Amino acid sequence: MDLPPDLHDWTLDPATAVALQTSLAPRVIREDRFDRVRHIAGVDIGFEDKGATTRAAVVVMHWPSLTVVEQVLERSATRMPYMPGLLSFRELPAALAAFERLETRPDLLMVDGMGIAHPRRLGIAAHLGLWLDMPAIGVGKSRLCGHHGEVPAALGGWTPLTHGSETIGAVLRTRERVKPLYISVGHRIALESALDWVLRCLTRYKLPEPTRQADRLASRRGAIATRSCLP
DNA sequence: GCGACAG
DNA sequence: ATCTTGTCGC
Repeated sequence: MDLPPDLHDWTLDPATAVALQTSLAPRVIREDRFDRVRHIAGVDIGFEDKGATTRAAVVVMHWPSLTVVEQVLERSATRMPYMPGLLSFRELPAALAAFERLETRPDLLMVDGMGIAHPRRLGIAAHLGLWLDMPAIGVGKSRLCGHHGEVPAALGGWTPLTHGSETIGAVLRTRERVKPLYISVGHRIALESALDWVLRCLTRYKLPEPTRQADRLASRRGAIATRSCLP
């Protein structure tokens, strides 16, 4: 992507960040453009020390066995405060550093947070997918914007998430009697396909395996920067 | 002006 | 997100 290569030093002011999102959003591809999936990566970012340290976890899983192939945990100093709508600027630096250490090239990304279900259509999943130029799906646990009706109680049931007259995502029931997930296009994939992949990666938990594993790694207390490959 | 507000 | 113990329930 043709943007400043010094993203790691970005400490943008809100107005600049918003302008950047507005210019990048149109580049997000919302349709399928990949045919073969061998590896799916889950991405999750957490914090420690009251947010002073950011920890990005990337777990690559083999498809369809859903076994862990590689995982990276990146810890770095946090550079931006949390501001609704500007989350990617706070979490991307650590995530990109994690990807630089990743040996496997995933075919699909499942990122915690929103894809285009964002005020300016550029949530962290879309931003990351765009930057890495990889198919990505936004898997959020709560709503950032938009509205929706009741979500079907049956596993797999879903209802559209709309913002004005536009469908920006779907609220999916990934487990009965449990709060639904907010799924949205991240990059290079259609909403319907995104929903299919999330459902295909479901086991017995609310979160699809890639995201669940990344979540587990990112929040594992006491963990230090690590990189490991499993056979 | 009054809420809402990913992680 | 994170700070935190036990506890109710399948």
